[in-house]
Amino acid sequence: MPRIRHERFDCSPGCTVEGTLRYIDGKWKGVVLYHLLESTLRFNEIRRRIPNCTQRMLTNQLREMEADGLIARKVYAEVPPKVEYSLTQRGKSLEPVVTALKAWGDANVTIDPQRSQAAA
Amino acid sequence: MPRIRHERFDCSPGCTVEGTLRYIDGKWKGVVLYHLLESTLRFNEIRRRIPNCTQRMLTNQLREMEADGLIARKVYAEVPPKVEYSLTQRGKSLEPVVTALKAWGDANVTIDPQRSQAAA
DNA sequence: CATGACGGTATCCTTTTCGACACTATGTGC
DNA sequence: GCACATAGTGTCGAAAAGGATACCGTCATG
Repeated sequence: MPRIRHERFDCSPGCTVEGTLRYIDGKWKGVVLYHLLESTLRFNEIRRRIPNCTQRMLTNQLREMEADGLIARKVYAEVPPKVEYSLTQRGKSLEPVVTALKAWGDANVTIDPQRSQAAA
Repeated sequence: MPRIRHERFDCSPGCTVEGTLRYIDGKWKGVVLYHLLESTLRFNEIRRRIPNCTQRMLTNQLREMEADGLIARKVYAEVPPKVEYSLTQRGKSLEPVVTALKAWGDANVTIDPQRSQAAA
């Protein structure tokens, strides 16, 4: 069971920073959010965009985000199953946050392929 | 030992979102960052601002952030020990991110004191 | 008949996180 | 002599996160 994160926002008063963090934290949520900001996607479309994320993890993250009201899950009762994920209004409202994260990352985070390979 | 987080940024190409997340993730980093944006603080000053964070955790988080080049640690060789923490340039550059996180949180995160108490 | 795509579950196991608690050194005040 | 404040460190253990792998049903294709 995914277990809802953010059970305790008991940081100092006024600290909604942590609260927000709890929503977008979780190994792959940032990326998922980022991709869904661009377009609605099917399960395996997301999967292909994040090759290092296992199926189980992706399901978990999506479920948590759904529970948090960030994304909407639409199931088509077709015979090759079809499920589409999209952002809710609430999810879309995270855009400035994701944008800020990406902007800082682009400027400050060095993605070193060598190191990534070495670590793997 | 704190163990450096962000060892693998191996998400999909262009995803520096996750990369940034790895820097500000970690239970109390958001709050610490937030408080240090306001002013330089001593160890116990931070501690008093985040009562729910244990001493050990705070030390760990501060150490990680220092290793990440986000904060500077200045030790005064006085006899009641005195250590001041402040943001580096890199740390300060996170301000838009923290601001975005806080803005979204203020609008979307309900800090329910009842629930916090109950959980505690 | 076997294989693959689809969108998942279930189970197992390892790693990481984090909280509790005790302990350190030094100097000051009582 | 004792407690207190400062800024930590060390150890322990529970819980959570996350990775690996196998499995499900259905339909189409080869």
